[in-house]
Amino acid sequence: MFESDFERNLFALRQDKLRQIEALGQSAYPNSFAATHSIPEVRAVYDDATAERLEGDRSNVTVAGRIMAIRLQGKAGFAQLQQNGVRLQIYVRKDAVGEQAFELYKLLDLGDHIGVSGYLFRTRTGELTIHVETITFLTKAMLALPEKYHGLGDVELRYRQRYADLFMNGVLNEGTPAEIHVRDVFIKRAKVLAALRKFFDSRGFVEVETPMMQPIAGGAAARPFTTHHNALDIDLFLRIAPELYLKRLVVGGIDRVYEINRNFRNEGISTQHNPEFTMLEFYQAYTNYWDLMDLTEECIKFVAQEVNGTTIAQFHGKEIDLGKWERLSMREAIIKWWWDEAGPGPTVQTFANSSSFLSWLDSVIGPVRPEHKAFLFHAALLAPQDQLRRGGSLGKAIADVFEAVAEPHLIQPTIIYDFPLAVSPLSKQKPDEPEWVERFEFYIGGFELGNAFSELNDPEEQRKRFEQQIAQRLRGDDEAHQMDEDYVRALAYGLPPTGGEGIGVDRLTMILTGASSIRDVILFPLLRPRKTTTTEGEQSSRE
RNA sequence: GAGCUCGUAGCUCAGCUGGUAGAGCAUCGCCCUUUUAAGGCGCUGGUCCUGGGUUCGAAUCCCAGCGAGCUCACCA
Repeated sequence: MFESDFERNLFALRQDKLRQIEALGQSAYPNSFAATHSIPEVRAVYDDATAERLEGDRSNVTVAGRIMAIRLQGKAGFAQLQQNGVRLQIYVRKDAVGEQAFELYKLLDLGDHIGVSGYLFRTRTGELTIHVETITFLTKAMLALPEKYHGLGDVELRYRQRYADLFMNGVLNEGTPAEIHVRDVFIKRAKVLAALRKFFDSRGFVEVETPMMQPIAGGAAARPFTTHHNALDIDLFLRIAPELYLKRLVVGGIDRVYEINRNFRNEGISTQHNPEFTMLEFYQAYTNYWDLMDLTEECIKFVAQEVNGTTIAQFHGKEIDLGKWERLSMREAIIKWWWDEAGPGPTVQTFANSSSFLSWLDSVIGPVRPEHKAFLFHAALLAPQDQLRRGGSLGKAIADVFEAVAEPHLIQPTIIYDFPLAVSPLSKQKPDEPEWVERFEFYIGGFELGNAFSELNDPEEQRKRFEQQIAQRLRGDDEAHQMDEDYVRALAYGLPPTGGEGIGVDRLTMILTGASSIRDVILFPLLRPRKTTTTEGEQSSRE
C-alpha cells in the first residue's frame, strides 16, 4: 500500500490527527450525513445569484464534499469542496464557527471529506462561497493527493489507480491538458449505453444475457481464454462473441433481440484493443443487410445526438460528421482509395478470379524497389500476393488488400459491403455471386466499429462451413471456428431470414469522446500487474 | 511478438558534453480574518526503475532485465 517511508509516516501522522479530531467530539468515520443540496445542485441554482440577492435572502445550504484546495490564513480560511466533479468554495472564520470547529478546520487535509452548513455569499472577487457555520468531519484522506495544479499526469498511474485519476482529473482546471477529463469520458460512456438501450428498446428489441462461459467459443475468429469448472470438471471458454446464442434465441421466436456485454479475446493489446471489450450485438428477423445499413446509420446518429447533442465529433484533430455516411462495396473501396503513384489500380474485372487478381498484384509490386516511395505501401501487399501464389483463397487476399489500401482512409462514417465468402463463415451468400456474401462493416475514424450480415440459416451449408473451418484449424489456424453441433441443430428447426450486427461499444465511445486510446474509455484496462517488493507487514495486511 | 521513446522526492518536473542531486506542489513548524496555482519564514523528504559493465568517479556512457507509452503485427 505505501510507496515510501514518506507515505508510511504521513499515514501515522494522519492517524494522530484522527485521534485529535475525535477528541474534539467528532466521529472518525461517521456513518452518514444529511445534505440539503449536492454541490452541483448548489452551483446550478445559485451560480447566477447576485451578491445583493444572496445577502438579502440568506440562502442556507448543507453540503458534503472532498477538500481539493485549502488555504488557512490565521483565524480564517478558504477551502474548495468537490462533489461529482464540481467544486464549491467554503469560507471558515473562527468567530463564526467557534473555537472547537476552528480547531477541527486546522486539522483538515487535502483529500478529506467534510460536510458543512452555512449561508451563501460572494467574495470580493465574486466567487460563490458558503459562509460556514458548522463543520462535520466525514472521512480522512490518509495519503497525500497528487499535485494539485497539474493533477495526476503519469498515464500508467492514471490507469492503475483510476480512483485517484477520477477525483484529481475529474474537474478541468485551467492548465490541465485537454485530453484529461476522465470523469466526463465515463459519464459519456454511461450515456452511450443508455442511448443504445433506448434505441433498441423503442424498436421492440428484447435485451438478453447469454452465457459468457461457453463450452465452445464460437461466433468470431479469435483465440479464447480458457477456464475450468471444478464441480463439473470441465474446461470452459470465456466467450469471444454471443452470436451463436443470440441466433438460437431468434430460432426460439425472440424476433428482435440484443445483448450488451463483454467479449474476451486472447490477443494483443493496443490503442484499439483490450482483451475484454464491450460489444453490442443485435438480431432482427425478416431483415437483411441492406435494412441493417439503414438501422446502423440511424442508431449512430441517435446515440451521437443523445450523448453530445450533435452528430459532429472531433477525433484526432479531424471533424467527423456522424450524420453523413458513405457506402462502398469492398471492391469499390479498393478502386477508390488505390494510391495512383503506386501503379495502375485494379478494375472491376481484376477481382473476378485468382489469376486476374494475382497478375494485377504482380504487375504493381514487380517493379518496386526499397528506394521507391511506394515501397511501404507495396510491402503491405506482399502477404496477399504470397498467399495467392501458394494457391490461397482469392477472398482472403482481396480482404487483405482492402485493409491495406482503403481502411486507413475511412475516417468519415463509411459502410463497406459485400465481403468475400472465404472470410465470412456465418454470412449468407449473395444470390448472384456465390463467392461473395451479404455482409458489411462500418468504419469511423480509420478503424472498424461494427460488423453485420444477413445470417446464414441453411443448416447444411452451415455444417459445411464449420467443416471447412475445422480443416483450417487442422492446418494450424487456431482462430478458426469449432464445430457447434447444437447450433446446427437449432438452425435445423428454422432460423427465419435474419440480419445481425455487432458494434464495438468501447470504440464508439472513443469516437464520441475523442479518446485516442481504448484504455481511456475503459475504467480499469488490463495492464501487467506491477511487481512490488513488499515488506512482511504489508504482505500480511493484504491477505 | 518486433521497433522507437520514456522511467530522478508522494505528485509535476529540471539536472548540458560523466565530478557524487535540485525546484514547485504536498508534508511538518511558525505568521496571516475575503483567499483562489494565496503569500511570507523555516524544516523535512531520494537504493536517480533493477542488475551488471566502462571509469579515479555514473542519475548522466554501454549491456541485460522490469514496467509503461507510441507505432507495427493479430483482431473488433
